[in-house]
Formats: sequence, structure tokens, C-alpha cells
Amino acid sequence: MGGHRVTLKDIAKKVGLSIATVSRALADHPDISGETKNRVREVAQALSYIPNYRARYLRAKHSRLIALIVPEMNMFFVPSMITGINRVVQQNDYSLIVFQSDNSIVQERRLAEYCTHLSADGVLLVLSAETSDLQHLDVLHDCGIPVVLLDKTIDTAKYTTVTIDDEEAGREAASYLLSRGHTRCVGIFGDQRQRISTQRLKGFRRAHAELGIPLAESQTLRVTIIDELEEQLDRAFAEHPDLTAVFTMTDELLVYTHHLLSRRGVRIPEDVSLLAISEGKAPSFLHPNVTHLRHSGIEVGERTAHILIGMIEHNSDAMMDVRIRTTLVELGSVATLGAPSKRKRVTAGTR
Amino acid sequence: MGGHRVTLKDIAKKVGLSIATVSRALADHPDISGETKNRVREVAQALSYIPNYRARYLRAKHSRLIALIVPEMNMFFVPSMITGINRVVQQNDYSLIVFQSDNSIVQERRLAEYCTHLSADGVLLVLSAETSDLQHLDVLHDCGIPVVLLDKTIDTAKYTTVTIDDEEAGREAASYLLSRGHTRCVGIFGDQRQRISTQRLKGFRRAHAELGIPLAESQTLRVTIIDELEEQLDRAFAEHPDLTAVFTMTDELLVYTHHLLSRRGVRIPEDVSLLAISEGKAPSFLHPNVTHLRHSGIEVGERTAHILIGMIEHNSDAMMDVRIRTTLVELGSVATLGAPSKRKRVTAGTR
DNA sequence: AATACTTGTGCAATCGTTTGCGCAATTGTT
DNA sequence: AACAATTGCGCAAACGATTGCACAAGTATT
Repeated sequence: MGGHRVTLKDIAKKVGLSIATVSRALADHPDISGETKNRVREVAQALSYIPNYRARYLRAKHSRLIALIVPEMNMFFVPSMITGINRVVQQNDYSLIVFQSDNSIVQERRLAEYCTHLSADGVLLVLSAETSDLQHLDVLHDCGIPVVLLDKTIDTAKYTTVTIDDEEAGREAASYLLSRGHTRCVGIFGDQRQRISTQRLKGFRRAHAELGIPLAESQTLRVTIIDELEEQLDRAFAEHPDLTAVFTMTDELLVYTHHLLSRRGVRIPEDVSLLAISEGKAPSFLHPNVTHLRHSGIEVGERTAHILIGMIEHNSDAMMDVRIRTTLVELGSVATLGAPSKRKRVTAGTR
Repeated sequence: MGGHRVTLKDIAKKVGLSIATVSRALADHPDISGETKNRVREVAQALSYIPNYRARYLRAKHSRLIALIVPEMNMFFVPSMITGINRVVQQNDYSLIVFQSDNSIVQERRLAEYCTHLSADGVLLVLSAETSDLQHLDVLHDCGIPVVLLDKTIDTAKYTTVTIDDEEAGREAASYLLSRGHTRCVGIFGDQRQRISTQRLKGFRRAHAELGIPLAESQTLRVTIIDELEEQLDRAFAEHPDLTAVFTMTDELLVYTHHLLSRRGVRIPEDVSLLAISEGKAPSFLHPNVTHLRHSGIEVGERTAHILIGMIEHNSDAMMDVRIRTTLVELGSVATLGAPSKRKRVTAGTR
């Protein structure tokens, strides 16, 4: 197997020209006569010549490779984000190389370094949960490789970031529920080491504060491992019998919450309303469809890729923080409260 | 921005040695004295030297790059498959480069060619729905790049494939339902251009034939675009009032079917039983949990990556067809039929 | 003291491309 | 007919690393 890959040299030998001329002919260089070009092209075709990008880019000092490092492949946001990124990357003749850090900062560091080995032209990075400072990215910075942080980031003055306005999304969620009469909501949030969690929680709180509606500590759940959700939810239901709405800050939390609610026979939205920040797919296959603040992974991916490619091609190191707005998609999982007394009492622990 | 990347030459200049010596020192070559090695290493450290893999691999004729081409990023199977692949690939010091063909054979051909440009050491390929022959992969074969087809393949004597035993899985599904008294089942299948669909359907049919249970044509749905599902399901319910079980051959079909059933108030498994071939995540967040034949994406990914790496490193072109077995996971969405007369009649079109 | 190893290092070619510069042959200008 | 401008092509260096070979100095052998 594995025949010798044909190179410029082979073509040159065959047509009796120098390598340089062949190279230029194939590149349609004006110095080369039409006839020669044709001859070269024919031979190249016949030999099914394939340029060696490694050699080409070795000389050219770039690679047309863009690296993406994600902490993990969840089912909801990451796949569509990759789809968006890939679309733009391919359109611009780059290739995307995907790494997983498995939520480990050690891996993340290793991978960042690896990107420099590969001479990636740019790096897209979704921070791992462990990451609390950005020193390990200095290698990239030192090599002049542009970096864009997306989705899960931390505060930084050094790198461009693309996120949704997490605090605003949290605020909108709460104020949407409050405006429809849900004065006792429970918000379910993720790992508090992550900015995305703390910010969404902050917004959720602020909405309550702004409207002067009390929000007990026990109304905001912080779920680091998904298995904790059930117990925490039980406690929340036990402590707040007047609970009328649940908000989940991600799709993962949404589907599991939906499951737990269904399991205990809670009807949505008759008994409890449900609202989420979501990529948009899960809400459409759950029953009933879930009203959510849509946070399109494809859009995030596309915007981010555009920005990175801009940085690469204009050699710009201007730093910015891009916030992508979420859009409210109303699908009927949130009831408007009229006569509160008619609602069925939900009891905890029912299976 | 972008300081000059430090090379062996820089180190050589600094320590006053030749490039060759520096290269060997860093590679811990026995020819080099310990003292020299230390000096070189110190300087390399101080200058934060990073080897250029493109240059290294240009000479070495390989790239330690493995390409994966998928038709699309669905939410269920592909992400976990990537996770599995990535795990093995990284463990073996390769990198994974991911492409999407968007289910277009034109893209698929372009990407295959692109893999040769990159000198990928191996290619993992999930065929697009459009692909009906494998000629466009000849470029890879000609370059001696090993290829493994996985999940969605077609029959081929030329390439190694890793799949589940689709026909057997379809057969098992049907015979499971039949053995529990469901004599009138509906099977929901995907795009009939894909082997995975035709084979699963074939097995489903065979199980009926083997047990001598009639299976009307209208009991097997073929859903090319997901939007067609609702109408087809309506028709099936209308034609078969004695319908007691539904089988879906993928997660996508499962979640949407589940949604449609919930919407029309069908209780699972009291009114209709539900069985799927699934990656395993969706069944756990649907309510009730769905009994399924588990087809682990991670396992498929890991096995496939191992096989490919084996082919790369042993330069083997032995061809094989690996079938991964599915495992039955019983989660209670399939009722065992006792007295058929007691079941509630399901009527079509109810919303 | 002459010879034969050993040790540590450098030279130069190589991987496959690209590209600045030089040069011959052709064409055009006066 | 002499000179200038154009056209078409090749030489050779460069990108950054690896490696076979040669070679100088030192050590060991006779």
C-alpha cells in the first residue's frame, strides 16, 4: 500500500521543466506561457498531483488551521456551536481541529501548547470549569496566535470574548416569570465556579430586587453534578409550597428538571411553569414545548469564527467583548397566573 | 504582535553550537555529552522553545493527524462518538481534525481530497446520506491513507467498517416487542437511502416473519425529513387501532415520537409501549425512561479509533467488518400485555 | 610510538514548496 | 542595425527540523 506521493519534482521531470516553473504554472503565474501552463496542468492531472500543505505552509508561516478547545461534548450547545464554527471556517478555507480538555486545566494547558506546535493560525477556547486564570494561555499570546474565548469565559482584559449577556439573560428570565404573576420561582443554576452560572444567577436575583420581590436563598439551586438536582429540587418544593415556576439556566438542567417534574406528576404549565435558557432543540421535543430564551449555538459559533478569522487576517489585536442577545421564544410552558387559589398544590417527593 | 517563533537556530546561536547538535541534545541523543545537553536544555527553556511540528513532520512523512468526516452534528450519537474517538486519539498522541460534509457527497469528496493535502495519517468517515458508492475515496486509498467507515456505511469490500449489527438490532427490537405480546407494532425508520435504515427495517421484518406475525406495509414508517413524522404517525394510528407499541430506530426519531405521543395524551406504556435504538441519553431524560437497545457512541468511537491507529502503525491493509453489539436496557416503557381488551383505544389526530 | 577505537560535534542533504533575482531569447522601438 | 523592453524560464535560498557521514580530539591497545 501507500504509493509514493507525487510531488512537483515528478511533474518537472516528466515535462522537462524546472520545479520552479511547474510551481508557477500551477499557480497560474503571469510569467509562465499559456502553452506551458497547459502542458503542466495536464501532467499534473494525469499524475493526480496533490500539493503538500505541510510543505507549503511551512514556508508560508501559517497553517490555515483553527483550533477549538472545548471542555466536553455536551449534547446541546456544543454540537451546534461546532456546526456554526465549521461553516464559517470552511467557507474561509481554514480547517477546524477540535480538542477536548475534559474540564481539566492541565489538559487545557497541554492543548494550548499543542496548538503552538501545530502553528494553528488561531484558537477558539471554551474554558474548562477548573480554569480560574489565563496564564496558561500565554504561550499562545507569545507566539502571536490570536485567541477568542467563547461561551464559558472568565473576566479578562487580554482576550476577546464572545458570550451571551449572561446577567441580562438571567434577569430577563426572572422578570418574565415575575411579570406573569409568578412571585415564587425557583432558579436552577450550574457550577458556581463558572462565570456563566454566577452571572445568570446574579441577573435572576437582580430582577427580583428591582421588582421588590423577595427571593430566598433556597429558591436558587446550584447544581454542580447533575445527580444532585433531584434532592435539591425536592427540598425546594418542600420549602416552598407556593412555588409556581421553575427556571433552568441550561438545556441539561432543563431536560432533567422536566423529567423529574413529569415523574412526580407535575403538569406543565398547569401546576408549575417552566422556563429555560436553551439552544432551542430540547424545548421543541419536550412536552409541552418549553418557553425559553434562545441562545443559538450556531449563531455564537458563526460570529466567533468570523471574529477570529478577522483577527487572523487583519493581524489585529484589538480586544473586545461581544455579547450576543438571546431571543424569547414563547411556547406555552409558562402560565399567566390569574386566580392563584385554583392551582393544585404540589407536594414534594411524590413519585 | 506575534513575536518571532524561536527555532533551533536561535538556540544554536545562543549556546554556540550547531543546529544539529542542538536538535540531538533536545532529542536526548546518546552521542551528545551530558553537559552539553544540560546547557542546551536550559537555553531552550529560557527562550521557551517550541518545536515546529510542520517542519518535523514534513521530513518525517507523517502528520499524527487523524481526520473525522461526519455528515452533521446531531445531538445524540455524534457528540459521544467524537468523545470516544478523541479519547483514544489523544491517548496515542494524535490529533483529531473534524469536518462536516453537511450530508453532501460533493463536500465529502472535497474533504477526502483535503485530507490528502493535509497528509492525514488516517481518516474516519461517517458517510453522508447521498453517498452510494465509494469512488471518491480513491484519492485516499491511492495515497495509502487508511480509512475506516463507521456507523453509516454502505457495503464495501475495500474499506474496514465499524457498525452495529443493524439487522440484528432491528430484529431484536421487534422480537422483544412481539415476545411481550405486542402483535401490532409500528416501526419508525429513517432515510431509506441509508444502509442503517434498510437493515434495521429488514431485521424488524424478519422478526415478524420468523414468528409468523403479519406486518403490514403501513406498519413501517420511513421518515426522510423529520417533519413528515407526525403525518405518518397519524396515518399509522388511524389504520391500526389495535396498535400497542412503537419502535424508533434512532434517538432523533425517539424524542420526536415521544413528543407527539405525549401531545396526543397517549400514556406510555399504559396505552402504547415505546422502544428505541438509542445512544442512551435521551431515554434517561424522557418520561417515562425508555427501554432501548443501547448503542454506545463512546464505545463505537473508541473501538474505531483503536482500529484505525492499529492500521496506521502496523501499516496493515487488512480489511474487516466490525459489528458492535447493542445491549438491551429495560427502563419500563414497554408493557407486557396481559388482557388486551382492557387497553384504552387510541384515536388518531387527537391533540 | 604507531594504531585503533571512542566520544562529541559539525557539515550538508533532505522533506516539498515558494519566490527574488538573473539571464537568455524574443519582440519592439528609433 | 543598435538598443531597449518584454517574455519565459531556471538557479538557488528559504521555511525548521532530522540524520548519515565525516572528522577532530581524546583514550586505549599493542
